[in-house]
Amino acid sequence: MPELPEVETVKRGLLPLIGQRWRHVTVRRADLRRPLDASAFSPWRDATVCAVTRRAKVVALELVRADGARAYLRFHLGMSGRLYFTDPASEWLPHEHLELAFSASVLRFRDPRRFGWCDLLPADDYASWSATLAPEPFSPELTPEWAMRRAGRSSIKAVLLSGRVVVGVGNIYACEALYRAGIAPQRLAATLSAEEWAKLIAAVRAVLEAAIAAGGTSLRDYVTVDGAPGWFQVQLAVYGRAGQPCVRCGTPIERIVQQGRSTWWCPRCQAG
DNA sequence: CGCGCTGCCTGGAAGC
DNA sequence: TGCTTCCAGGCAGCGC
Repeated sequence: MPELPEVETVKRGLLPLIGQRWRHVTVRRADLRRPLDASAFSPWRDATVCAVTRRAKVVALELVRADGARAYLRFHLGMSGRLYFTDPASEWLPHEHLELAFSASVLRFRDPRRFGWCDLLPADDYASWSATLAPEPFSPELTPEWAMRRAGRSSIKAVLLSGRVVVGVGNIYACEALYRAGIAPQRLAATLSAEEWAKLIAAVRAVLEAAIAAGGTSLRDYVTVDGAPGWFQVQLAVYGRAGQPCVRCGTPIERIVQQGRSTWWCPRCQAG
């Protein structure tokens, strides 16, 4: 279930593609979360990968063509998507939907639940899409002032998940960040003070930083592009820990449902 | 427009 | 043990 740290880890694993040329795409299954349109790829054959980037939970290869035109090959891993290098001759595994051949590497996309997608966008369209999104967690644009302007009328948990204040925060890190900041998930976002927002923004950054440093969270099926598991799970303080004692105060962690999603929290440490 | 609910999809776990 | 049901997740689309 990739969130930002997992996608960031995948991004770093794809850096060896820089300098390689994209040669070929093989589609085994096109009905992903968004239908895969391989015909959009063909004008970009032999383009060179000049950068690997990430925006929110999307990882992208920046391609530059001989005529100078640029495009972005975007991947969204959904919740079960994986991207890894493989041998050119290796047999197709179940749920492998896509293969991209580069001059020195072969990349495959596997996604049992097919919540992920892949497309190729001209650089202008990529920039327009990126401009519609809220700031990245580590962006200096993410300030308490910005957050208070964008808070809206929902609970703070819903606002974190919605992406209207900051992108890339999914259910796991929303729960963990609220715990670390000592803020109750049911609080209306509009009632948070500048100080509380500052604390929450710092908490979001801290949990994401720790998760990236650990190579991403692994709940069940997340692995890096090299196939190594990312075991950050042991460090989660509240997520999935209903009934277990809070690591700080011993109060049993509670599970509630907000917007149809589970929230885990400590009613004592997050009394605010 | 903003907000919340629903459906997409599959495999693993829990319940009967 | 074998069947059914539920749940996880991001996000688009819909209705209020």
